[in-house]
Amino acid sequence: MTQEIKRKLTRQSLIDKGYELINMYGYHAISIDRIINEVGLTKGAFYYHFENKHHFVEAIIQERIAKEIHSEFIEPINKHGNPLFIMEDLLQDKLIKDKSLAQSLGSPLTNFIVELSHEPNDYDLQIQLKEILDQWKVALINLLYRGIDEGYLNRHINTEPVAEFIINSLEGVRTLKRMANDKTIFYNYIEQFKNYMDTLKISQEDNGIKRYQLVS
Amino acid sequence: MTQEIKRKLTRQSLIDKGYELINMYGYHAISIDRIINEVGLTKGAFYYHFENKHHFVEAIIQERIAKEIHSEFIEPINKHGNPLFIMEDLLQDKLIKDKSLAQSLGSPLTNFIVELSHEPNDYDLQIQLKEILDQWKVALINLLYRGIDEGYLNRHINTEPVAEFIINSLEGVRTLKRMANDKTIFYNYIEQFKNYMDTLKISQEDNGIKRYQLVS
DNA sequence: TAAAAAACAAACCAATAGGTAGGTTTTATA
DNA sequence: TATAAAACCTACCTATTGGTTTGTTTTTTA
Repeated sequence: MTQEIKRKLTRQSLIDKGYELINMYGYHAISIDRIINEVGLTKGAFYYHFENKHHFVEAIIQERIAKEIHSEFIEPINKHGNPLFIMEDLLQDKLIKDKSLAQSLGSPLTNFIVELSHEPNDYDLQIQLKEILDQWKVALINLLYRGIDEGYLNRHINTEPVAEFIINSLEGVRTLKRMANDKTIFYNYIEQFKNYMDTLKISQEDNGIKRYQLVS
Repeated sequence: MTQEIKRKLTRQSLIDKGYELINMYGYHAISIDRIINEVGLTKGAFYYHFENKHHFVEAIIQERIAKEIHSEFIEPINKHGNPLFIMEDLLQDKLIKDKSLAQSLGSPLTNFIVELSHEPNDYDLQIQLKEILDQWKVALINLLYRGIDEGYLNRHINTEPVAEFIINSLEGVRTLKRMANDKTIFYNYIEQFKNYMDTLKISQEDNGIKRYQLVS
């Protein structure tokens, strides 16, 4: 096996196992010994690839968390169409259809934020986690603007607060899902999420087709 | 000083400092040595009051987290009136007016859930944290039912999903606030929260006073 | 094919972790 | 006021922590 491939393979196996364990049990709860044992490597290998534990988790954030948010929550909404349906489909996919084990582990993004965002030690990690959040927010804002342009959404909505509210509620429900075994909380969430999203729809006074009028 | 008071005082100082540090840095990141040093006690005192670290954090959950949720988010909504205004006032109090340091530390409840709810080791802690969440949810459901009875809210709303949605979004925004220094995210949240709560208002067809009719 | 660099393994290290044992001081009881 | 119990301190223990050093194997290069 060529050198470059071998290096990338071992490095990736460490990152994958580290991500899995740290997301499940937490950064301070997982030792390097634990990780290398489960992967079948030694300290020598680990510290050849990573300077220290801090740089290790930094790599996990960049190479797994950031990419997961992109592939799971940013790319799927980078398209045209009714934002209400696009978001609803996304939630159905990620919260209902997905049968993966990860469902009961909450949101990796929130998990890492809670454990790794206390200054001044983790200031750089905090910056990177915030950057991921910001990219997600921008993607949502763009989705909303397209929705306005294409006539699906009310043109008077404040896109940034709306985008933030979507992220807040979604990260919240994924985190609190850890307390419940059943998926009822996800179904309930989607139900209310749709109620909220309906407040963004284009109003009847705006679309110029139908008009409502108060009658006695 | 009487024996009983002395005991309770020491015990409380340990719990208070433990709560402060663990909420800030995390359960596994804070050692017992760190806690006893900051309160000026020794191992002997600590292990006289608590069997081990696990029972210690269990006491913190019961005697600080549970009580804080009660006094800050349950008791304030245990009253009559328009749920929309009651909730809005509460959020203003806790998110905007409150100048305490705790603002940048996220939600203690979520912090403890993320760090202490992975089975099978912490199963009992998970139960207790879920119990706190359930009590909060029940209080919200009761608030909503009163709102229906008193004519403020639509009688067709699903109270449990609504209560869950409120908790989800609130815990979410408090957690993600850790990434931002300014309070804009709180202002934006309250703005959108009100939009959502408006969907719960009594509909015009129900109140029997005003009626809207489609006209050409 | 030999040297050099890369990719690991093995053994080790100081510091810290949670926890224990036994003694000392403080308070309550008789 | 003597005794007992409660409240706390000191010193210590073992296991584990993140990290280092040195040696060995593998791959590349000249």
